Amino acid sequence: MAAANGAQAGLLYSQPPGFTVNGMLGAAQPALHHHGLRDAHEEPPPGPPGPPHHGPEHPPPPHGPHPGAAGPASASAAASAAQPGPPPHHDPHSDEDTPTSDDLEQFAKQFKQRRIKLGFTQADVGLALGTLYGNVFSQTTICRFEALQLSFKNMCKLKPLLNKWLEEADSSSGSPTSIDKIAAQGRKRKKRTSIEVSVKGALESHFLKCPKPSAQEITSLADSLQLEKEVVRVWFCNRRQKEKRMTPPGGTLPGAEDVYGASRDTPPHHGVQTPVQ
DNA sequence: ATGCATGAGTT
DNA sequence: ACTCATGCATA
Repeated sequence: MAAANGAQAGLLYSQPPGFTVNGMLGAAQPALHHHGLRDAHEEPPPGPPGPPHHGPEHPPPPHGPHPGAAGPASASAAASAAQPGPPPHHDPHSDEDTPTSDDLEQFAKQFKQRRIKLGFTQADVGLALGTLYGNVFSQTTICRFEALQLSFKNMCKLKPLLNKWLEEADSSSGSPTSIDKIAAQGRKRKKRTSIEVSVKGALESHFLKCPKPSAQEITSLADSLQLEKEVVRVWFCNRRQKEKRMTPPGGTLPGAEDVYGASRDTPPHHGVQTPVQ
């Protein structure tokens, strides 16, 4: 993987507040993400054009491509976009409505910056949320939030919590956040099976053809690939979830756009690679 | 940072 | 059996 990040890998658990992560100096942070959000569900913050309609299928997160840049320096800038209208009422103070994809993107970016500036690791934050509000989260989740790798709905759910943490974090006058960690559960987890690249390729192909194979197809597929049926089933589930994330995986580099014919199975995916930490 | 896995809640 | 939110274990 990227050799550049030794930041959290390996040294996971509790890094002393004060470590320096990368060479990110307060100078620049130009990263622009562009994303083509996939599809969300639920009650997406109706974009400008789509008032509260809903049919069987929903137009996802209406997010538009997205803004150019946010001043990285501004610490507390509330992203205020025009709320189309669904929220029938609400006071002008604080954001209690469903954010837009752009809002989330902006918030995530800002959150990450502040977090790093304050010298906290993703794991620290996850723990703090637990000791602070009762919901503990893992490094993984915080990481995914920052990278917008969660579903739209999930992002919306976590944002308030992280936002609160942010407020506390910088203004906290030494809160003795006592760490109460619930003992581990004695649950035996299956060892992570590693799928070979060639096999993954095969799965990918099948996924493109049929993202939702029937039980039988899975069985035969598993058989031909010499994998447990369960492993294959789970692989497809995880694969589908990925399609639903806000930031599509894979990075299409600038300039290298699809010049192939217009006929392809996967049209709207583009993603811009995230600059990672 | 991500891949595979678990579990609760739906459909 | 699927989706969704999460996370252990790993690369």
